[in-house]
Amino acid sequence: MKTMTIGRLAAAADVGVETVRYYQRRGLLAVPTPSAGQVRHYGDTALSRLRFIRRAQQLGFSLDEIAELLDLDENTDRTAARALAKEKLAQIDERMARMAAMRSALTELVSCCEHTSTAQPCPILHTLAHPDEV
Amino acid sequence: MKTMTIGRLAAAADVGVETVRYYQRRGLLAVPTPSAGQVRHYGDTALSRLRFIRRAQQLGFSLDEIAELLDLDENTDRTAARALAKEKLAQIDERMARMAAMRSALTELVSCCEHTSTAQPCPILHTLAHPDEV
DNA sequence: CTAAAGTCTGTAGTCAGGTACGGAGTCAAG
DNA sequence: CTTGACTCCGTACCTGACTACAGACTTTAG
Repeated sequence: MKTMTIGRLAAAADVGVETVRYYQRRGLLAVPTPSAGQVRHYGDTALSRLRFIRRAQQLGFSLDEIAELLDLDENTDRTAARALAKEKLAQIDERMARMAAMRSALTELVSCCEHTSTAQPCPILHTLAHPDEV
Repeated sequence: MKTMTIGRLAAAADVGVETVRYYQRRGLLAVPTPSAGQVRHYGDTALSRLRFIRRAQQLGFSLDEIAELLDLDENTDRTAARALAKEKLAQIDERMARMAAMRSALTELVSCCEHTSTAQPCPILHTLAHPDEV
């Protein structure tokens, strides 16, 4: 089996060395015992695990949640994995709804600002200062 | 003019006392000089300012951006305010797009997990572990 | 063989937006 | 006049995901 030092492992997974160590401290990645000397060597399992972590992050999972996912077994824990995914989906929907609300309020203010006379005070600043009048 | 101590000001704006002090440290809110004794008193201006801050936060502005907004004049700085609002709008759109991407990837995985035989490994965990095969 | 690059360990700092706390002073009600 | 609530001030702590750095050691390229 090809093994690599932490630097090559980090480069292969496109993360920093310090990030790998951080994941080890968080318990997401095992710290191998050095076979000879002081320098530790990592195999493909470590690389897969790192990549798993990055992909799960891209899907919006936190490192704590990823730790849970990593504890699951592909063959026996379908229900648990699906539950976590659905929970995350619900979170995403909630956040998107909040952002959509911001977006529409802001859009309204901008278009109002664009279509009113410059003689009046700026609707954006004015509404922030005195929202009750709207 | 009705004045209030920091506790009442905070309660009126529905924030914590420590939050008010924090905004003062950030330079978002003036620290009045106590007229007599040690205790500082705040007027309606401070309350308006606090409310402005909270509303701008709800629109997605950071405290640094809010500091900029607070420096603008309703009557003369329309263009600047509109520019900030548009920038924020662009940021929101970007974040929403990223969340939408997460959402669709997750939805896909969940529905895949729901519609495949339980004899196979969980698609969610499997894809996270070996994405190339998809 | 030497110098540069990489690794190890441990600790500390970063960002944002607060929150908590300790000790001293002050203010108002009973 | 005392007691309890409030204020002041400074500093430290919190979350999450890193990032930086110091100092000692090891490995590798030339």
